[in-house]
Amino acid sequence: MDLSNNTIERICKIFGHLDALEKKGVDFVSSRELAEEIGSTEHTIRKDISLLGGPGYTRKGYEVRTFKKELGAKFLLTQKRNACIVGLGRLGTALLDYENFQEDGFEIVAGFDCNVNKIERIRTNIDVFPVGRLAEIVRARSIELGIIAVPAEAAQGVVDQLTEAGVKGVLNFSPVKVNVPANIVHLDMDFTNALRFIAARFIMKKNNDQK
Amino acid sequence: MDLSNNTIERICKIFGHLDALEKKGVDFVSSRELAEEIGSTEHTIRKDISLLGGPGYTRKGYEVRTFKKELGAKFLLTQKRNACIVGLGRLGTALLDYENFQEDGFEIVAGFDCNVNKIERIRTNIDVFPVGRLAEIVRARSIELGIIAVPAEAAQGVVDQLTEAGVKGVLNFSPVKVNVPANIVHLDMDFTNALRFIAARFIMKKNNDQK
DNA sequence: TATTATCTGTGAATAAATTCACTGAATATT
DNA sequence: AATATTCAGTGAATTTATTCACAGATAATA
Repeated sequence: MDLSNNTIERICKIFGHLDALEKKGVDFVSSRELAEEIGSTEHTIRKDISLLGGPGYTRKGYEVRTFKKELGAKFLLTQKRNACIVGLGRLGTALLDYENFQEDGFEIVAGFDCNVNKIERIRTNIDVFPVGRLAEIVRARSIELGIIAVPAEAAQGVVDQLTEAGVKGVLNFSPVKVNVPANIVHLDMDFTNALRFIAARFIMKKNNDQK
Repeated sequence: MDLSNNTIERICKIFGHLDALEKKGVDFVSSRELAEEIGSTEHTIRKDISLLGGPGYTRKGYEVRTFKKELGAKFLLTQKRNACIVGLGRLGTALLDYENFQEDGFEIVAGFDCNVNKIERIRTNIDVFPVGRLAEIVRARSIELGIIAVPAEAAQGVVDQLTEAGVKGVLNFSPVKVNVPANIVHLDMDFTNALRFIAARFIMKKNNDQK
């Protein structure tokens, strides 16, 4: 099985939506409804699902609970995963307390910062440590995911430490490109770039509309 | 000119990298170097640039300053744009003070929250208002971009108010899909989904490696 | 000054992603 | 019970995106 990134991304969105539907008590959902909800087409959704051997029912669609369970099992999305946050500035501390992670199966089990004074001041239920203890804690607490919220100039060093310590994935909030070993999955969330994308997109749109 | 989202995204990354190079005092950059930096291939980069009529020099590459200027002009990326943040919880207040926006041409000129008491407590240099004054302030301050950091259940309402008030783009940090009119550009930044993507990606990778 | 190396620009080729079109099946309707 | 409708599943067609391959050009080198 060799799914493209696009497909994986859609599957993740579908999973999230199934979760919401389950909580609402909805039993079935069609490819058309899913498509609309995640911003795609019914054809694409059905193709994606067919790659996984999804169990759809004629004239009803997919059974929300079993489908979600199946996706969860296939990608181990239901298994709880430990994550840590490195860099406890404004963004880092906000992420520490981001409630959604918890309820979606990701548990922040540690925070790190290089500033020892800051560590003592932080008020949160999550354990915080000096960055010097990163490798030790990552191993001790089976941390699989590293979330990077340090300033640009420190990002690469943190990534190196995290991957060295054995995390499997990195979510990078710092506004620089980081190098990770090929076997580590990483994703950049660059806010500035997101705003630029939006701005560029609507400039293009305006240009096209004028024609 | 009709650029794909992929191309626009790469162009934005290139713009950011050109900015960094300019600050470092680098004069020329090749498609290969750009590709490496933004995680793409030199062919793709050259194709992207050729769509814009980029001015490359044999054996030297692209002249950093003029290329950046040209991209900026084409997408109005150098023009300062006003943005606002709606929802001043942990994430929202962190974004209020996110220094990178400022230096990259996006200015946060207002923050909004529905909790009046909270508004009075927030310590920041940026003006904060009750959400009831959103439309008024968006118009008065020529706000083009709305950044959404409210809880899931409030997101759609905020989007409606923002688009009604005339913003051109929306950056959505809330973990739900929002509906925007077709002429408005929007981008979702769902943290949970990002972590899921990473997790799913490395599960797939492991499966493939085992085979 | 001749030669070599390196880089852009772009049409063509390839690969990948999406959409179409139709089959089969189950529910709903008359 | 017959018919119409709606939905999944999937190979084929189409569209889109990426990669290749090479011509053209300029700088560096000998």
